[in-house]
Amino acid sequence: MVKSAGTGYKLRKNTAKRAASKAAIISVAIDLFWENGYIGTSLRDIAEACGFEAANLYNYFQSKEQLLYEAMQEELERLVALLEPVAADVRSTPIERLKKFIEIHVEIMLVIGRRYKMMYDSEIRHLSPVHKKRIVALRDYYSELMLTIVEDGKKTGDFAPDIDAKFVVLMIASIIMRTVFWFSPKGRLSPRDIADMVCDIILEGIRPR
Amino acid sequence: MVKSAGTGYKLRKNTAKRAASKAAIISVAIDLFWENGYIGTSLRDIAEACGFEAANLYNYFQSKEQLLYEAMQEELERLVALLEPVAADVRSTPIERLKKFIEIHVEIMLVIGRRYKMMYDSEIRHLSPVHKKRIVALRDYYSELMLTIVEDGKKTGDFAPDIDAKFVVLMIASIIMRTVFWFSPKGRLSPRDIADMVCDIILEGIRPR
Amino acid sequence: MVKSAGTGYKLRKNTAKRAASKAAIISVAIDLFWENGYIGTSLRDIAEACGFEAANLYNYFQSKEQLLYEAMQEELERLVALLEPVAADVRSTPIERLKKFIEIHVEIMLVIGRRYKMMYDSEIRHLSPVHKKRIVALRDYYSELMLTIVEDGKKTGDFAPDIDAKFVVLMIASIIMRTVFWFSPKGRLSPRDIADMVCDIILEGIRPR
Amino acid sequence: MVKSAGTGYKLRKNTAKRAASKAAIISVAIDLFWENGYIGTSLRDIAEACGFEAANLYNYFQSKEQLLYEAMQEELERLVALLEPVAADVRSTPIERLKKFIEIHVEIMLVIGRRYKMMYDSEIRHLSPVHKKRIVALRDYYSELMLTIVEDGKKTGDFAPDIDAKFVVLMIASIIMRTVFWFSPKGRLSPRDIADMVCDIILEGIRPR
DNA sequence: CATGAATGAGTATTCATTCAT
DNA sequence: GATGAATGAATACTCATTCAT
Repeated sequence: MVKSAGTGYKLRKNTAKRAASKAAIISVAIDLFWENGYIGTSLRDIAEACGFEAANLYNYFQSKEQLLYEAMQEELERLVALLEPVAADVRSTPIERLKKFIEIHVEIMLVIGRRYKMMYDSEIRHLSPVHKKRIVALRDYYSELMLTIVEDGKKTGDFAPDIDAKFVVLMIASIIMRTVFWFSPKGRLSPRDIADMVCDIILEGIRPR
Repeated sequence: MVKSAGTGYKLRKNTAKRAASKAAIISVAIDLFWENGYIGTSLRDIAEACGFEAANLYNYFQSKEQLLYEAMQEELERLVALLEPVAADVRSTPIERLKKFIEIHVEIMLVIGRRYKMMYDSEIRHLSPVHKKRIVALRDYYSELMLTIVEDGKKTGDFAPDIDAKFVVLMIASIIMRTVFWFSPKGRLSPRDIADMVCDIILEGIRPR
Repeated sequence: MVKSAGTGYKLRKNTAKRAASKAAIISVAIDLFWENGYIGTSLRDIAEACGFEAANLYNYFQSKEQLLYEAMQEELERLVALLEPVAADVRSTPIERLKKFIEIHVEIMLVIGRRYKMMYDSEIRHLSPVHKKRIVALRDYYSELMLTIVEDGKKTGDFAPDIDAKFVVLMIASIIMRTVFWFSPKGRLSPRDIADMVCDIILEGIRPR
Repeated sequence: MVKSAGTGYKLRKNTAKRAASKAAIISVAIDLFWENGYIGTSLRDIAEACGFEAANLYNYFQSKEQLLYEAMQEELERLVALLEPVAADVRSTPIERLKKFIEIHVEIMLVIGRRYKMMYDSEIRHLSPVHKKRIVALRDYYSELMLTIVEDGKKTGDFAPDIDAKFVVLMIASIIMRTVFWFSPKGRLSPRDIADMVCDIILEGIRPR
């Protein structure tokens, strides 16, 4: 029985099939965590939704916490992967890039998955210190992506030179993250409407005067 | 033979002493709910922090849910009581009123209590339908207070006539509510700084162009 | 967020082994319910008598009530299965059949198991409405079996035509059911003696005059 | 503070008022014990039905068990007091006396109070050894009263000389005690009808042949 | 006589986890 | 890969009882 040095857990072959199974479980888990929270979701709930017994989860994840971690990790990485090119796109103006950035994030938040909410503050406490560090790092990286844009904008003169870039990023992220709480697909506003309004008001609010 | 949970309890007289005890318990509970969430906080935790045994809590509250409800109720009422006069102050301009409103709310959020977070979305699901209704009503009332100001501003021409007042309210509330997650008393920004920056950016963002 | 009690559980396959385990638990439970009553018997008591921990009971039964129900169900069905052919045996006279019926029931009551007591009135209140209905139906069926015999006897002239058959059934059942409270295996009277005396007196009491 | 030697409990003056209060509590308790059983009835239930707080019960009874005991004691004494003269009435024939005895008991059982049920087997286990002894003694005395009649009847030739008098007493008592489970005041049979049928069948069943 | 506060032991039930199969 | 059985710790809640007021 081969054990990986650091953790004491069995190493598994990472076949494609196995990866697919894990992804399916993670997807189910995210939905349930979103709806009922980490503590409010039992492994039995997850297993039942997957169509097997709870014990079987341990064939894929070492613990519930590990499942949470991998779920967060995956989602955040996907988010960051989408936003990274926008932040790095030096051929567009900061205004265009910030618009795009907001658009994509709102879109992800409200359409592709309403699942990111938990990624952030509420459930992070349930992670082990090591995992917590990694997720916070990813989250910070997300902020830095947006920060890049805002600071670029200050340099180019698109945004007022005296604005607090970090705070602006927090503001925008706050607005976007909370959309999941009140957004309704059947409501008056589409994700696009929301993104547009955020851009309108914020870009106007931070442009040079 | 199932007894309906939490209903079979005598109501006790509301003496001053009793009210003080209840308030003390609620205060402790809010802190713990804030830190560990509703489910993450056991009645034993609360009781221990109060210096007595868990069973004694039932001399004051019919159930854990009732405790959550009363805590939310009390805090939200206090918040609304502070903001109501600002919204109603017709002698000041909407700009002044919105500034004041934001200032007070940020202040409450970050100084007086960092406790309002839970009032909002995350823990509401644990309330009984009846209690949920009441808390949501209070929360909506808070939004309406801010909405009054924004709409007044549109009439007076202080704010752009084409802005979506409801959305602006959501934006501002989102920003304020999330401050509790990242604010640090020892940090670079004071609550006042935060309030000022929010006002600057938002008021600039929504003024007539 | 209240989860409906005892419903969210997977049904397990009914292997022979599993059935045996359940039967063993039920047997233990019946003994304890008999001795201390349903409420007076804790799941810990039952588990301890089974040699495992209380939590494990939930691998077999969704709730304590379900355990009570299955216990009652099983025992009553066994009883009815034994009495059914007697009631239906048209080749014997009603007198012979009633004698046989009483004999068998007394025998079951006092020898095979003293466990039927609880089946009847005292613990039925602890069943859920649905389960209660089913158990009462089974119990009523038992009464109907005896009723058949008594009414047959009125037709054949073995029993007085003016007797109240339903009441006679209640009388006989009452006598039999209460034997468990006073019967002692070491006592003066054997189950057979008891059955004989009941038959003597009742058959004499209801014969045509 | 005067303590009674044996028990360590305060002696109370037995004013008329106090006795009335105790009787009222006992009456309430009997009803609740009847409906929900001894364990199923909490002191809070009793206190609430009495209109005061649970703690106050301890001004009248040393414990819940004491309350159960006094309730049983009182009811059984009342029953016995009514039946004693019938058993002792040497001027009537045993047949008349047994009829009367059955009539009175059925009447008490079904009209005056349906409360005697608990006196018997089901709740006796909750008594302390000392109290249990006393209640069983009273209950046995009841049986002896009926026994007297039946044995008198054997001597006078009213009843068959070879019947088992003790068993007959048990039979009759069993029938009467179980009436409370199925009797309905609105039903087809009145208490008087029931008493008459029992007498008819049993007296016929035990008369000399 | 009455009560509110307090408690310790107890209740059914849930849950993450382990392990042999 | 999957599962049923088992567990130990935890949870909200109940209850009889005590005691100071």
